Formats: sequence, structure tokens, C-alpha cells
Amino acid sequence: MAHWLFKTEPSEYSYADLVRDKRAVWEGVANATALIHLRKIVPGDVVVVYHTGNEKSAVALASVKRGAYADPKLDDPKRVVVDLVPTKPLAKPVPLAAFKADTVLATTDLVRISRLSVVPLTPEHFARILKLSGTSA
DNA sequence: GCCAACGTTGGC
DNA sequence: GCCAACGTTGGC
Repeated sequence: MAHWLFKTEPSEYSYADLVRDKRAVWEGVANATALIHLRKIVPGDVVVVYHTGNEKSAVALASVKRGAYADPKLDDPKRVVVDLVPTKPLAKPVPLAAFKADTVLATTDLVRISRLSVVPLTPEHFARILKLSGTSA
């Protein structure tokens, strides 16, 4: 089971939308590096949902329901998507500033590669996010 | 609104 | 295959 962080612009699709929909196809990832990560994702992987824009905070946990498959709306096998279901919100969000200030989380690609929308997390990163958010797994 | 950091495109 | 120009993302 791997851990990932997905960025989303909350005015376009937020964690609240995922809760409302109960399940979502995570589409629209076009960046080559992000797609490399996305292709490795399998059911049961854990996803930290991160809101960009004004919020700039990790806000919730979600779970992968269906692993990487070609986007049925596109005629391009490289453009894969995954299906997510909501798990729960973080007890308190973890802002980007906290990632940068934390010695463990400063090594995430969220900080190092600011434009990457699908970010791999190590188990240590994930545990640290849970701790800083006051959330139990 | 600006800019840094990339990624992509197209001319050569 | 290189690289300049341009577009996009996302933080500030």
C-alpha cells in the first residue's frame, strides 16, 4: 500500500465534492511526471487530498477504489485516471508552510516540485502528516 | 498581478 | 536533436 498526495483546486473540485459524490474519477492529469506516478497507483493506496489556491493545505484522506486505467473520455492510453472514495477529513489541515517548516515534510515533492499534481509520499511523510494534523490512521 | 519553475512546441 | 519562445501552474 503506497501513499500519495493529490493536489486539487477547491473551486474546481474539492474534498467536499468528493464526499458529496461518494466516488470520483480523478481526471485531467496531463503532466508527464504526474502520470508516471499515477500509473503506479493501485486499489487500497492512501491519498492525501491537498487544496491549492487560497487554502494551500492538506485537508483530508481518501482511498483508491480503482487503480490506474486509461481515461475512457480520451483516446490516449498514456492519460490514465484513478477512482477515489473519501475517507475522512484531517482533524486540522496541514498548510504548505508547515510542510516547508518541517524537516521531514520539506523533502516531499510537494515542496521540491511545486507544480507536480501527483506527489509520492513515503510512509514517514504520511505518518508525519497524520501527526501534524492530529489525525489517527 | 507578478514571477519562478517547468513543460511543450515549432523552427532550424 | 537543439533551443528559443511561449504557455501553464501555483505560490507569493
